[in-house]
Amino acid sequence: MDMEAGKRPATDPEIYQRLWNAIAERQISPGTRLKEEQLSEIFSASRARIRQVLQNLAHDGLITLVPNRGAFVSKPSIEEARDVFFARRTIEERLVERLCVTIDAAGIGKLRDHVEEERKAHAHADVASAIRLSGAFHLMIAELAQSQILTDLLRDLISRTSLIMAMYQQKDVHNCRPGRTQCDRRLHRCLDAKQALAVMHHHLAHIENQLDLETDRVATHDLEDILGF
Amino acid sequence: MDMEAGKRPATDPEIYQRLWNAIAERQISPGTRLKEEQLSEIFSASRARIRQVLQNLAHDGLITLVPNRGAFVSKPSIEEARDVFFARRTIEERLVERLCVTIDAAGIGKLRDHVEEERKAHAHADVASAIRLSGAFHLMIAELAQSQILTDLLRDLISRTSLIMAMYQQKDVHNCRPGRTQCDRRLHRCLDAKQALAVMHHHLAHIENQLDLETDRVATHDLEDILGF
DNA sequence: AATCATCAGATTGTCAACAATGTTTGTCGA
DNA sequence: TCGACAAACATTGTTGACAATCTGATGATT
Repeated sequence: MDMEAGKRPATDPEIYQRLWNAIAERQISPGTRLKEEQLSEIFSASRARIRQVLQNLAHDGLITLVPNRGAFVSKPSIEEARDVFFARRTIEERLVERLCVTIDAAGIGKLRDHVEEERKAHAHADVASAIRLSGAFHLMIAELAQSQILTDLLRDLISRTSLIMAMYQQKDVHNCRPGRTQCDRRLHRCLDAKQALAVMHHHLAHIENQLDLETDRVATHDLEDILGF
Repeated sequence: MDMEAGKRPATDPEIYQRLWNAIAERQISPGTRLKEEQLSEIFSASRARIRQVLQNLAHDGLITLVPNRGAFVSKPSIEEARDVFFARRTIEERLVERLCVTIDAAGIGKLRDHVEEERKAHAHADVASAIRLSGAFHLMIAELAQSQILTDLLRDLISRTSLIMAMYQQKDVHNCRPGRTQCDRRLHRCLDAKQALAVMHHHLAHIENQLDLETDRVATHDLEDILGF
């Protein structure tokens, strides 16, 4: 099969999403270099479009652009990691606070369904799904809290968190592994503002405390395998 | 003078900053269309680079990119406006909270100097400077609070605030006009966390309440005059 | 053997021409 | 006069080629 270059055009948002997922779900290790031409071939897109997508990813902090050198999956430092969690606490606590006041039955239903889905992923040891769903849960809270801006900001922070965990995680496979404890508690007590807030605070602090601030594991895999169609 | 096209190359960050300032300082009205070729001539840069800069500005929410139509200075809706203030309260209250704990003499000195500068601008009725300095003050708080991420986020939010005020402002020329009251109080009581937090909350709420949620004034001026060298 | 200059290869940065799309203007017919 | 259609124009989107830059290797020199 030598005609692999002309598989499908692949739109810009697709490319972005694909890379975003691959990084956030830790299929690409921090530090990995992303060559424009390489991606250009994988997605059958011109370098210019790849370049634009990389620009966006860089703005989200997922990759780092070094002038004349290229794009690398970001390797957040300890300080940056702590900063990400600080920002997440800031944003998510406020969101939970607001959500507790405004949430309705439909919203609670959605959260419940999601927790159920997450539980299933854990049961099947579906790590990739579990990671994605865990982030999605936090994001859902943001969306239900009706702040487009904070939702967007949080989306980036969650993906960065994923990166951070890829670098500094000690043992847990998943930032919400005790899903039925943390997530459920947060959910069930969602009608009492103060408690929900405290739970969210504790939840994020818990994740942060699990981190191992030492190793710099680097393991580059073949991008074609990960991103290819 | 027909050789106006070859004035100077103008680097990417310069272009970005120039446009950012022009929009944030309200020299360009919301809704104004920014044509690539037009900017390309003004800055003596190729369209490709202009395009990249526009991409970044769009990511910051300062301009809106409509596919196949071009870039327009954003016209935030009432809902978006409220959301911006919600996000600012979220971020800035937390920053002030932290700053109160960590600030040192040098930091206080910086803030004091800045307030003084701001006072001068007001005294000279230097509106452009006043707007810029007011934003810079809030930003300085963020920087002193040592959170790179929240600082970056706040920078965008402040510029968007400027846009919002350009659209919905009733009377005041400036979001911190009673500079010697609000800003100073916030500064002087900076050693007591609870109070400073309350002051910041009140300050932002005050700005938000000054808005006029009705008119959609559109006044497009000549970009060449505003941006030209 | 170690250090530094130089050169080839690879990769990113820039550009200008071309294609696709959207907008306006002008024309025709009712 | 008004509306619909069509052509001309203006603007954005895309591409491939070329220039600038960095990396790593080679080899000369001390």
